Amino acid sequence: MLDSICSAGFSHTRSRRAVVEALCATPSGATPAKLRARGRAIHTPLGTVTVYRTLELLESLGLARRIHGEDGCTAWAPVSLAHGHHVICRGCGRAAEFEGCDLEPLLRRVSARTGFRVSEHWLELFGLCPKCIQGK
Amino acid sequence: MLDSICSAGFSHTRSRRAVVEALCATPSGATPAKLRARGRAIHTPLGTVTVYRTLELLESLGLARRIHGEDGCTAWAPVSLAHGHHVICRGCGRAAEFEGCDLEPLLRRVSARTGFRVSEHWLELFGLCPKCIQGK
DNA sequence: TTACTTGCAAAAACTTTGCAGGCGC
DNA sequence: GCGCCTGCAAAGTTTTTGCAAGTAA
Repeated sequence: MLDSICSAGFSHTRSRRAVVEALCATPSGATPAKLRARGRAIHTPLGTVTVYRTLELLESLGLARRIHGEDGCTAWAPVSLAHGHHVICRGCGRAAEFEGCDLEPLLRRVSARTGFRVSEHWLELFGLCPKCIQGK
Repeated sequence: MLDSICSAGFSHTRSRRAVVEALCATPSGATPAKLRARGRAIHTPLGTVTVYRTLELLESLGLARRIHGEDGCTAWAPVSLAHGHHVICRGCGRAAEFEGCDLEPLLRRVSARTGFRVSEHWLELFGLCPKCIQGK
Protein backbone atom coordinates (compact mmCIF):
# COMPACT_ATOMS: atom_id res chain seq x y z
CA MET A 1 0.00 0.00 0.00
CA LEU A 2 2.93 2.28 0.68
CA ASP A 3 4.02 1.73 -2.88
CA SER A 4 0.77 3.20 -4.07
CA ILE A 5 1.36 6.24 -1.94
CA CYS A 6 4.85 6.70 -3.31
CA SER A 7 3.86 6.22 -6.91
CA ALA A 8 1.15 8.81 -6.37
CA GLY A 9 3.89 11.28 -5.63
CA PHE A 10 3.92 11.28 -1.83
CA SER A 11 6.90 10.57 0.33
CA HIS A 12 7.72 7.31 1.94
CA THR A 13 7.92 8.11 5.63
CA ARG A 14 8.01 6.14 8.84
CA SER A 15 4.80 7.65 10.06
CA ARG A 16 2.93 6.69 6.97
CA ARG A 17 4.32 3.22 7.08
CA ALA A 18 3.22 2.91 10.68
CA VAL A 19 -0.33 3.95 9.88
CA VAL A 20 -0.52 1.73 6.82
CA GLU A 21 0.75 -1.30 8.70
CA ALA A 22 -1.57 -0.68 11.60
CA LEU A 23 -4.45 -0.39 9.19
CA CYS A 24 -3.55 -3.53 7.31
CA ALA A 25 -3.12 -5.37 10.57
CA THR A 26 -6.76 -4.69 11.35
CA PRO A 27 -8.72 -5.51 8.22
CA SER A 28 -11.67 -5.62 10.55
CA GLY A 29 -11.43 -1.90 11.04
CA ALA A 30 -10.05 0.33 13.73
CA THR A 31 -10.56 3.84 15.04
CA PRO A 32 -7.92 6.54 14.57
CA ALA A 33 -7.03 6.22 18.24
CA LYS A 34 -6.46 2.49 17.96
CA LEU A 35 -4.48 2.90 14.78
CA ARG A 36 -2.26 5.35 16.54
CA ALA A 37 -1.72 2.95 19.41
CA ARG A 38 -0.84 0.14 17.04
CA GLY A 39 1.21 2.36 14.84
CA ARG A 40 3.35 3.40 17.76
CA ALA A 41 4.76 -0.08 17.87
CA ILE A 42 6.38 0.79 14.57
CA HIS A 43 7.10 4.46 14.92
CA THR A 44 6.78 5.66 18.49
CA PRO A 45 6.34 9.40 18.10
CA LEU A 46 3.37 8.84 15.80
CA GLY A 47 0.85 11.56 16.50
CA THR A 48 -2.91 11.57 16.29
CA VAL A 49 -2.88 14.26 13.67
CA THR A 50 -0.73 12.22 11.37
CA VAL A 51 -3.09 9.31 11.63
CA TYR A 52 -5.99 11.49 10.56
CA ARG A 53 -4.03 13.02 7.74
CA THR A 54 -2.75 9.70 6.52
CA LEU A 55 -6.22 8.22 6.55
CA GLU A 56 -7.45 11.17 4.57
CA LEU A 57 -4.67 10.59 2.09
CA LEU A 58 -5.39 6.88 1.86
CA GLU A 59 -9.04 7.57 1.36
CA SER A 60 -8.36 9.98 -1.46
CA LEU A 61 -6.26 7.29 -3.11
CA GLY A 62 -9.02 4.75 -2.60
CA LEU A 63 -6.90 2.64 -0.28
CA ALA A 64 -8.88 3.04 2.90
CA ARG A 65 -12.48 3.65 3.75
CA ARG A 66 -14.63 4.45 6.70
CA ILE A 67 -16.72 1.69 8.14
CA HIS A 68 -20.13 2.90 9.12
CA GLY A 69 -21.72 1.15 12.02
CA GLU A 70 -25.11 2.24 13.19
CA ASP A 71 -23.64 3.66 16.35
CA GLY A 72 -21.06 5.73 14.56
CA CYS A 73 -18.66 5.76 11.72
CA THR A 74 -15.27 6.33 13.20
CA ALA A 75 -13.66 3.06 12.19
CA TRP A 76 -11.47 2.69 9.14
CA ALA A 77 -10.50 -0.36 7.13
CA PRO A 78 -8.13 -1.00 4.27
CA VAL A 79 -9.63 -1.45 0.84
CA SER A 80 -8.24 -4.40 -0.98
CA LEU A 81 -10.86 -5.22 -3.53
CA ALA A 82 -11.80 -3.20 -6.54
CA HIS A 83 -15.36 -2.68 -5.53
CA GLY A 84 -15.76 -4.22 -2.14
CA HIS A 85 -18.24 -3.81 0.65
CA HIS A 86 -18.06 -4.82 4.25
CA VAL A 87 -19.98 -7.23 6.36
CA ILE A 88 -19.70 -6.39 10.03
CA CYS A 89 -20.06 -8.72 12.97
CA ARG A 90 -22.48 -7.62 15.64
CA GLY A 91 -20.75 -9.86 18.12
CA CYS A 92 -17.13 -8.82 17.96
CA GLY A 93 -17.16 -5.87 15.60
CA ARG A 94 -14.91 -7.46 13.02
CA ALA A 95 -15.50 -6.69 9.41
CA ALA A 96 -14.88 -8.78 6.32
CA GLU A 97 -14.83 -7.58 2.77
CA PHE A 98 -16.81 -9.12 -0.02
CA GLU A 99 -16.88 -8.50 -3.69
CA GLY A 100 -19.64 -7.73 -6.09
CA CYS A 101 -23.10 -6.56 -5.30
CA ASP A 102 -25.11 -6.60 -8.49
CA LEU A 103 -27.47 -3.78 -7.68
CA GLU A 104 -28.21 -2.84 -11.28
CA PRO A 105 -31.84 -3.91 -11.29
CA LEU A 106 -32.46 -2.05 -8.06
CA LEU A 107 -30.73 1.08 -9.31
CA ARG A 108 -32.88 1.15 -12.38
CA ARG A 109 -36.01 0.75 -10.30
CA VAL A 110 -35.04 3.53 -7.94
CA SER A 111 -34.18 5.86 -10.78
CA ALA A 112 -37.53 5.24 -12.35
CA ARG A 113 -39.38 5.81 -9.11
CA THR A 114 -37.57 8.79 -7.63
CA GLY A 115 -36.16 10.55 -10.65
CA PHE A 116 -32.70 10.46 -9.12
CA ARG A 117 -29.75 9.64 -11.29
CA VAL A 118 -27.83 7.23 -9.12
CA SER A 119 -24.10 7.17 -9.57
CA GLU A 120 -22.74 5.60 -6.42
CA HIS A 121 -23.93 3.36 -3.68
CA TRP A 122 -22.91 2.20 -0.39
CA LEU A 123 -23.83 -1.06 1.22
CA GLU A 124 -22.97 -2.63 4.48
CA LEU A 125 -24.16 -5.90 5.96
CA PHE A 126 -24.47 -6.84 9.59
CA GLY A 127 -24.60 -10.21 11.21
CA LEU A 128 -22.47 -12.70 13.06
CA CYS A 129 -19.06 -13.92 12.01
CA PRO A 130 -18.22 -17.65 12.07
CA LYS A 131 -16.43 -17.38 15.39
CA CYS A 132 -19.29 -15.60 17.09
CA ILE A 133 -21.77 -18.10 15.70
CA GLN A 134 -19.73 -20.93 17.20
CA GLY A 135 -19.36 -19.11 20.46
CA LYS A 136 -23.07 -19.08 21.00
CA MET B 1 -45.37 10.67 14.51
CA LEU B 2 -46.15 12.21 17.86
CA ASP B 3 -49.02 9.79 18.16
CA SER B 4 -46.61 6.92 17.94
CA ILE B 5 -44.59 8.41 20.73
CA CYS B 6 -47.63 8.82 22.92
CA SER B 7 -48.98 5.38 22.28
CA ALA B 8 -45.58 4.01 23.18
CA GLY B 9 -46.11 5.47 26.61
CA PHE B 10 -44.15 8.72 26.37
CA SER B 11 -45.51 12.15 27.05
CA HIS B 12 -46.71 14.57 24.49
CA THR B 13 -44.59 17.65 25.05
CA ARG B 14 -43.88 20.82 23.17
CA SER B 15 -40.23 20.01 22.87
CA ARG B 16 -40.90 16.66 21.31
CA ARG B 17 -43.41 18.13 18.96
CA ALA B 18 -40.88 20.73 17.92
CA VAL B 19 -38.24 18.12 17.16
CA VAL B 20 -40.68 15.87 15.34
CA GLU B 21 -41.98 18.69 13.19
CA ALA B 22 -38.50 19.93 12.41
CA LEU B 23 -37.52 16.42 11.43
CA CYS B 24 -40.55 15.88 9.23
CA ALA B 25 -39.99 19.25 7.63
CA THR B 26 -36.63 18.03 6.41
CA PRO B 27 -37.18 14.57 4.95
CA SER B 28 -33.88 15.16 3.29
CA GLY B 29 -32.15 14.93 6.61
CA ALA B 30 -30.77 17.46 9.05
CA THR B 31 -28.15 17.60 11.76
CA PRO B 32 -29.11 17.92 15.42
CA ALA B 33 -28.01 21.55 15.32
CA LYS B 34 -30.24 22.33 12.37
CA LEU B 35 -33.14 20.49 13.90
CA ARG B 36 -32.75 22.57 16.99
CA ALA B 37 -32.72 25.77 14.96
CA ARG B 38 -35.85 24.76 13.09
CA GLY B 39 -37.51 23.42 16.18
CA ARG B 40 -37.08 26.73 17.92
CA ALA B 41 -39.62 28.20 15.56
CA ILE B 42 -42.12 26.00 17.33
CA HIS B 43 -40.82 25.91 20.85
CA THR B 44 -38.22 28.55 21.51
CA PRO B 45 -36.42 27.26 24.56
CA LEU B 46 -35.69 23.96 22.81
CA GLY B 47 -32.27 22.79 23.89
CA THR B 48 -29.62 20.80 22.12
CA VAL B 49 -29.81 18.03 24.65
CA THR B 50 -33.48 17.53 24.09
CA VAL B 51 -32.92 17.20 20.39
CA TYR B 52 -30.39 14.45 20.96
CA ARG B 53 -32.60 12.69 23.44
CA THR B 54 -35.65 12.92 21.23
CA LEU B 55 -33.75 11.58 18.26
CA GLU B 56 -32.58 8.70 20.38
CA LEU B 57 -36.15 8.04 21.38
CA LEU B 58 -37.40 8.24 17.82
CA GLU B 59 -34.68 5.93 16.69
CA SER B 60 -35.56 3.36 19.31
CA LEU B 61 -39.16 3.51 18.08
CA GLY B 62 -38.01 3.12 14.51
CA LEU B 63 -39.29 6.54 13.52
CA ALA B 64 -36.02 8.23 12.70
CA ARG B 65 -32.68 7.10 11.42
CA ARG B 66 -29.23 8.43 10.85
CA ILE B 67 -28.23 9.20 7.33
CA HIS B 68 -24.69 8.20 6.59
CA GLY B 69 -22.89 10.24 4.03
CA GLU B 70 -19.32 9.46 3.19
CA ASP B 71 -18.19 12.61 4.92
CA GLY B 72 -19.97 11.85 8.15
CA CYS B 73 -23.11 10.52 9.63
CA THR B 74 -24.55 13.27 11.73
CA ALA B 75 -27.72 13.85 9.76
CA TRP B 76 -31.07 12.39 10.71
CA ALA B 77 -34.16 11.74 8.66
CA PRO B 78 -37.68 10.56 9.44
CA VAL B 79 -38.53 7.00 8.56
CA SER B 80 -41.81 6.68 6.80
CA LEU B 81 -41.58 3.41 4.98
CA ALA B 82 -41.52 -0.01 6.50
CA HIS B 83 -38.17 -0.98 5.11
CA GLY B 84 -36.89 2.05 3.32
CA HIS B 85 -33.49 3.18 2.25
CA HIS B 86 -32.29 6.56 1.22
CA VAL B 87 -30.95 7.95 -1.98
CA ILE B 88 -28.97 11.10 -1.37
CA CYS B 89 -28.32 13.92 -3.79
CA ARG B 90 -24.71 14.95 -4.23
CA GLY B 91 -25.80 18.29 -5.50
CA CYS B 92 -28.10 19.64 -2.82
CA GLY B 93 -27.88 17.03 -0.10
CA ARG B 94 -31.54 16.13 -0.22
CA ALA B 95 -32.52 12.57 0.44
CA ALA B 96 -35.44 10.57 -0.83
CA GLU B 97 -36.66 7.29 0.49
CA PHE B 98 -37.32 4.25 -1.60
CA GLU B 99 -38.79 0.93 -0.82
CA GLY B 100 -37.61 -2.59 -1.34
CA CYS B 101 -34.12 -3.73 -2.10
CA ASP B 102 -34.24 -7.44 -2.85
CA LEU B 103 -30.80 -8.35 -1.66
CA GLU B 104 -31.58 -11.97 -0.92
CA PRO B 105 -29.41 -13.46 -3.66
CA LEU B 106 -26.52 -11.30 -2.60
CA LEU B 107 -26.95 -12.17 1.06
CA ARG B 108 -26.83 -15.84 0.28
CA ARG B 109 -23.71 -15.39 -1.76
CA VAL B 110 -21.97 -13.42 0.95
CA SER B 111 -22.91 -15.94 3.59
CA ALA B 112 -21.50 -18.72 1.52
CA ARG B 113 -18.29 -16.86 0.85
CA THR B 114 -17.50 -15.32 4.22
CA GLY B 115 -19.23 -17.63 6.66
CA PHE B 116 -21.06 -14.73 8.20
CA ARG B 117 -24.70 -15.11 9.10
CA VAL B 118 -26.14 -11.87 7.80
CA SER B 119 -29.16 -10.54 9.62
CA GLU B 120 -29.35 -6.88 8.68
CA HIS B 121 -28.15 -4.65 5.95
CA TRP B 122 -27.81 -1.13 5.20
CA LEU B 123 -27.86 0.52 1.85
CA GLU B 124 -27.58 4.06 0.70
CA LEU B 125 -27.46 5.43 -2.82
CA PHE B 126 -25.87 8.61 -4.04
CA GLY B 127 -26.51 10.59 -7.15
CA LEU B 128 -28.34 13.64 -8.42
CA CYS B 129 -31.93 14.54 -7.75
CA PRO B 130 -34.23 15.67 -10.58
CA LYS B 131 -33.78 19.34 -9.72
CA CYS B 132 -30.02 19.15 -9.70
CA ILE B 133 -30.01 17.25 -12.98
CA GLN B 134 -32.06 20.02 -14.56
CA GLY B 135 -29.90 22.69 -13.02
CA LYS B 136 -26.87 21.44 -14.85
C1' DT C 1 18.95 22.55 -0.15
C1' DT C 2 14.00 22.74 -0.60
C1' DA C 3 9.64 21.42 -0.08
C1' DC C 4 6.89 18.16 2.00
C1' DT C 5 5.78 15.99 6.71
C1' DT C 6 5.38 15.63 11.41
C1' DG C 7 3.94 16.09 16.20
C1' DC C 8 2.87 18.98 19.96
C1' DA C 9 -0.35 22.14 21.78
C1' DA C 10 -4.42 24.49 21.48
C1' DA C 11 -8.80 25.28 19.55
C1' DA C 12 -13.03 23.85 17.70
C1' DA C 13 -16.82 20.92 17.09
C1' DC C 14 -19.76 17.54 18.63
C1' DT C 15 -22.04 14.72 22.12
C1' DT C 16 -23.04 13.21 26.79
C1' DT C 17 -23.88 13.84 31.76
C1' DG C 18 -25.56 16.13 36.22
C1' DC C 19 -28.98 18.41 38.25
C1' DA C 20 -32.54 21.75 39.68
C1' DG C 21 -36.74 23.33 38.01
C1' DG C 22 -40.93 22.66 34.95
C1' DC C 23 -44.65 20.30 32.91
C1' DG C 24 -47.75 16.40 31.44
C1' DC C 25 -50.94 13.44 33.24
C1' DG D 1 -48.84 15.69 43.50
C1' DC D 2 -45.80 12.41 41.35
C1' DG D 3 -42.69 11.35 38.19
C1' DC D 4 -41.21 12.05 33.67
C1' DC D 5 -39.11 15.75 30.82
C1' DT D 6 -36.41 19.85 29.92
C1' DG D 7 -32.71 23.04 29.46
C1' DC D 8 -28.70 25.13 31.20
C1' DA D 9 -24.04 24.44 32.28
C1' DA D 10 -20.18 21.70 32.40
C1' DA D 11 -17.50 17.77 31.23
C1' DG D 12 -15.90 14.44 27.93
C1' DT D 13 -14.67 13.04 23.23
C1' DT D 14 -13.31 13.44 18.84
C1' DT D 15 -11.38 16.05 15.10
C1' DT D 16 -9.15 20.14 13.13
C1' DT D 17 -5.82 23.97 12.92
C1' DG D 18 -1.33 26.65 13.68
C1' DC D 19 3.29 26.39 13.67
C1' DA D 20 8.14 25.36 14.50
C1' DA D 21 11.13 21.56 13.89
C1' DG D 22 12.31 17.42 11.28
C1' DT D 23 13.03 14.49 7.25
C1' DA D 24 12.83 12.58 2.38
C1' DA D 25 14.59 13.26 -2.01
